[in-house]
Amino acid sequence: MKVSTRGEYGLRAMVSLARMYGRGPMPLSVIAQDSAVPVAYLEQLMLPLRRAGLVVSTRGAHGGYQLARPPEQVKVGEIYRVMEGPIAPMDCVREDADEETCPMIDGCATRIVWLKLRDSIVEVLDSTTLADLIAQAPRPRAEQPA
Amino acid sequence: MKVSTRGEYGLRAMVSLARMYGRGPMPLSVIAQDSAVPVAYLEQLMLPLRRAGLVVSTRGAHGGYQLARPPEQVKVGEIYRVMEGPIAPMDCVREDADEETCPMIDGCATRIVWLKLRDSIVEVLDSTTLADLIAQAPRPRAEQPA
DNA sequence: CGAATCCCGACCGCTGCGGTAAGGTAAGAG
DNA sequence: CTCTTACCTTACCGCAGCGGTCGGGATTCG
Repeated sequence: MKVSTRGEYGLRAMVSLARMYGRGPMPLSVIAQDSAVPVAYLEQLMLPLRRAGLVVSTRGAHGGYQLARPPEQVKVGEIYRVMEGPIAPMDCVREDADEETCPMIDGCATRIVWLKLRDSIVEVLDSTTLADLIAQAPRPRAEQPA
Repeated sequence: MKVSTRGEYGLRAMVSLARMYGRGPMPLSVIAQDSAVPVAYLEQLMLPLRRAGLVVSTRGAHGGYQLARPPEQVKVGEIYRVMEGPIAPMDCVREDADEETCPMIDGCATRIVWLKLRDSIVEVLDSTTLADLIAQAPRPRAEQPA
C-alpha cells in the first residue's frame, strides 16, 4: 500500500507547475530542479500527464510545459489516477470495473473493508486541489526577495 | 497502492478463524480450504500472526490455530500492520517515525495530502473488527443444513 | 542553419511478491 | 515408546514492475 514514485514525483511536478502558473511554458529542466526529480525520468512522467490533458506542452526553443487549467481546478485524484491507475486497494474493488469482479467463495466478508477503504481514499484525493496544496504549504520555497 | 496478497490472504484466514471461534484449534489444512489460500503459503503467513499474538497455535495431533481473542476485539488494522507493515502511503508519513522524516525541499506541499490519506486509511482499518466483517458478510458460506 | 526543447521507444538492474520444497520439532494416540 | 499429526523454520526461485538511463527523432525560435 505504498504510492510509487510515479505518483509522488508526478504530484510534485504538478505542484511546481501550479506555483508557476500563468508565466507561460516552463522547460523540463526548471521543473525537474524545482521538484527535485531526475530530468530524464520526469520526461517520462510528463507524457501521460500531457495525454490526459492535465498539462499542455510547447515544442521548440522557449518551449516547455504548463498546467492546462488553473490550480483550483486540478484535483489531486486526477493526477493520482493518471500516474498510478484506477484507485483500488484491491482488484475486486476497482473504480472502473463492475461490482461483480469478485468470484470468491466465503461470501467475501473481507470485501466490505476494502470497499470502505477505497471510498475513503477517493474522498481524500478528490477533495484536494493543487491550489489547496500550495496555499497550505508550510513554506512556499523560502526564496530571498530581490 | 495495492494491498498485497499477504494482507488479503491474512485477513481472509483471520475471518475464517473468526467464524470458527470457540471450537478449539483448527488445522492449517482446514483454514486453507475455507479461506482459499494455498496451504504452503498460508503456513508462512501464520508465522507473523502468531508472533504478533493474534493467534495461538497448538502443536501435535489435533493441533492447529485459533484466535487469541474474540473476534470483536481484533481490529482489521492490527492484522493489516502485521502483514503489510506500518500504515503509510508514503515513507515520509510513516506511523512509527517522527514527524521530520521529510528532508525535502519545496516545503513539502505534497505531504499535506499524504498525511490526510494516511489518517483516513488508519481510521477505516482501525474502526473495523473481525466481528463486524462476519456480521455484515452477504452470505456466511451458503452451507446446506444437514 | 543550429540551438533549444519536447517526443518516444528501447533497455536494464534490482527488489519484493507469490509461491514451492524440504526437513526439523513438539505433542498426542495407542 | 513409537508413530503420526501438525506446526515450525529456512532456503530457494521465477517473475513482474519499479525506477531509472540512453539515444535518437521531430519541432520551433532566432
